Amino acid sequence: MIAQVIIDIPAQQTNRTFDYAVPPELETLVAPGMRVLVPFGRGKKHQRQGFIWRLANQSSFKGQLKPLAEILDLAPVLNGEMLALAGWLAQDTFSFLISCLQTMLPNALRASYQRRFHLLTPLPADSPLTALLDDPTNGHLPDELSPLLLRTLRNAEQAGQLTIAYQVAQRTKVKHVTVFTVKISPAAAQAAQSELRANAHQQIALLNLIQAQPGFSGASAAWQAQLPELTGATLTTAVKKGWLQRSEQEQYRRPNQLPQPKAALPLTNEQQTAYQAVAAAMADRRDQVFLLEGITGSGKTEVYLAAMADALRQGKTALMLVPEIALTPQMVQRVQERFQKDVAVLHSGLSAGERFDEWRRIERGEARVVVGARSAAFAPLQNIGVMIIDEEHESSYKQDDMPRYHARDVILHRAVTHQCPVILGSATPSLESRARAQKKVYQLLRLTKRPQTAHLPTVQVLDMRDADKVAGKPSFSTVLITALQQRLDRHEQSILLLNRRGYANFVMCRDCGNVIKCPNCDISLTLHRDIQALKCHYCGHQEPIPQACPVCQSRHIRDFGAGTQRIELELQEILPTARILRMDVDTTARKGGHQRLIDKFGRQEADILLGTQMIAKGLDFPNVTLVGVINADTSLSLPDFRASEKTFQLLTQVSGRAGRADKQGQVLIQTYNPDNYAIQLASHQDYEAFYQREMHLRHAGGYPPYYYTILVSVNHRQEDLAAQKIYQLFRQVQPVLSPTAVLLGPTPRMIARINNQYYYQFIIKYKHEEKLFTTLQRLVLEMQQESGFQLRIDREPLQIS
DNA sequence: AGCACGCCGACT
DNA sequence: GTCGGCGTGCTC
Repeated sequence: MIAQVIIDIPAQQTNRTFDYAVPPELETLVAPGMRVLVPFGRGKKHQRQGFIWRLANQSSFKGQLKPLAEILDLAPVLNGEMLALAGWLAQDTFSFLISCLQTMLPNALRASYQRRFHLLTPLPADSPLTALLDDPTNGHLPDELSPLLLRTLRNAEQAGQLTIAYQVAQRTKVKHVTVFTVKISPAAAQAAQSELRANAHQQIALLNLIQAQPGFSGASAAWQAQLPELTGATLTTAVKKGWLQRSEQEQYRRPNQLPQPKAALPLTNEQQTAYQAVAAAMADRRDQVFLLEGITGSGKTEVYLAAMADALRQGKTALMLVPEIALTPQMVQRVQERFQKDVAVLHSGLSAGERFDEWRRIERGEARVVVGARSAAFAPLQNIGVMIIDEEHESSYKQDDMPRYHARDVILHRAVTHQCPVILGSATPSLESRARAQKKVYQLLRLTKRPQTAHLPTVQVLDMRDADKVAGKPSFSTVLITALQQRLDRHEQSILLLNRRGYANFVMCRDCGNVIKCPNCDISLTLHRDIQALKCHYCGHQEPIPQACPVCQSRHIRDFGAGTQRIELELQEILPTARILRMDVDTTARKGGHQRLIDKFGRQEADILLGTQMIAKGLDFPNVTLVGVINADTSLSLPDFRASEKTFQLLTQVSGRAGRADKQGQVLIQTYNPDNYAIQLASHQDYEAFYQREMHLRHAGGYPPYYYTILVSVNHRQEDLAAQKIYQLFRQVQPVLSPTAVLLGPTPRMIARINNQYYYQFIIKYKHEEKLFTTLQRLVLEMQQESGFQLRIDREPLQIS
């Protein structure tokens, strides 16, 4: 028997299996999806980790096969569905199998680790493990497992006698807690007590406790629970006097504190209609995709919860993706309230060990509901009844390095396998998804009413070209400052959004708001200080930086943008009494920093929350009655055909943050483009009108969703070789395309040189191309032979740069 | 990544 | 003449 193994070879582009002989004693143990150690390369000592991809009877390899060294798993870590999914993903994203397999697994299974077992029941006296292990109770396993031991362990695991656990050697630090244990007898305590001064109250109380409970032991908090007046210093004294013993004890990972259970809310008519459509698809085992479109506060979450509850009732499981989960603790809490310990949460804030624990709970079927960020799309759930992607338009669902997958595509693919419905939910769906609903590929479900009595906020667009501005502070209109002052007087809170997207990257006229655009692409040009020029990311057009505005001849034309820090200082000068909380990458870099700031603002320890896009998402503060947008324009001028869509989404989202409770909310949007349709329609929260308008422009410009896009890029240390290669690739792709396809480029990439690597690229825009995919896959394979080059193929790149 | 193979300069 | 420089290529 031979095993085809996928091996992880760093820094090398290799996408094939290597055949290994399976030693006879392992033949009954191996299965596809297991991790193995194999000897690889001439280095006899070092073994590499790999995955068994397939088992076969013979090899086509001509040379002498090496044997598998060791198998690392008693049962496959990836089941048949996951292996097939990895194969599809590698093809679909033009990436390597090994990177797909690895992104599916929690880090703990990639890093170095140690195996231990935990006994679930006392071992029977005749257990063969007694003979095979030095001590069958301590959980310790030898570094190398003999096939006999492996087999015995697996039998014991299947008999429910023990479980095998992997402990991550690195990264997960074992937490310790200081424990104080009584060391002296009650009699000795009494003797010690008589020697103390009468006013040593704490020590006397402590000795009383020791006499009353001689076996007492615990952390200082436990002692203090018994003796509220006790301080840490007294415990230290007690240790010094020999009454207590101080020791470090391992602290187990904090079990998730579950919120109080909450019953389902009654559904509104709209919600009921939406839910029933999904439930019907689930009952019929149809892999139907639903686009649930509903403004903030319209109750999409209740529909999700109802659908997930339905899946559980049928003995199935449910998977829900949310963007960057740290940003939406409210969502996690609502799912946990409903489904309690059935929920596993997967997000980036977990340590490798915690993440692995959650993954194991899912794999074993202990957790039947999964909530997680992008990578949770690979959660090893079985028998999935429904999958949900909340805020489906979010760009964080696309991974930016290999494999460049989009979680939405993974979910849609799994839906076919599991024959289950998918709900894509958003207040501002991506144009791609909304267009598919138009074409009846997805079924559109709309929630148009806010169930609670909450009023929509009043939205006002402020024209910054002729607005009164605070002297010396051109970022603030007096209208906005007056509104902020009002909130300070009324002890209400405000949120200020500083739109940093596209910061300082484009050139705009301060007088008329004109942004320099590419003559060919209708996309704003990007400023490159290094070469003193404006460049188009899309077609490569280049022009010098103008001295005066080409529209109004004003000389106040320059790069645009402002940092949060500077804005904070300016605002503090204007409103000296305001307590301002700044939220940006600097203040949230530390783990949990984001949540700390949110909690602080929620406790009303600040009046104004000033931040970038991250404040727009999923936060709900009842006391916030004003939302101000300092500069709505910046994201509008991104060198990207999605600029309007991004701006619309951001403004709609942030506007929804005002006045969600009983108080009337106000939104003020400062802009140099007050007539722009994205800003106007966002101020009316009119997604459908925006969709119609934007689709029109996309159609005229030949952009997605009317075309699919693929970016092909090549890099090499030598510029001429990279350029040569991109033309060579270009010539190979061109002839297989139909006349409806459009090729842009080749051009050097915007930042043509990174790390002494030169990048060249071209873009393919297409509708239906039979041969394109196989051609590109062939190119990926062929490029493996050519060293020095790196080929990158990105489907539907988020930004074209 | 390792490690070997391979084809050009300063040394016993 | 050889020791060794690290560029290039392979690893079942």
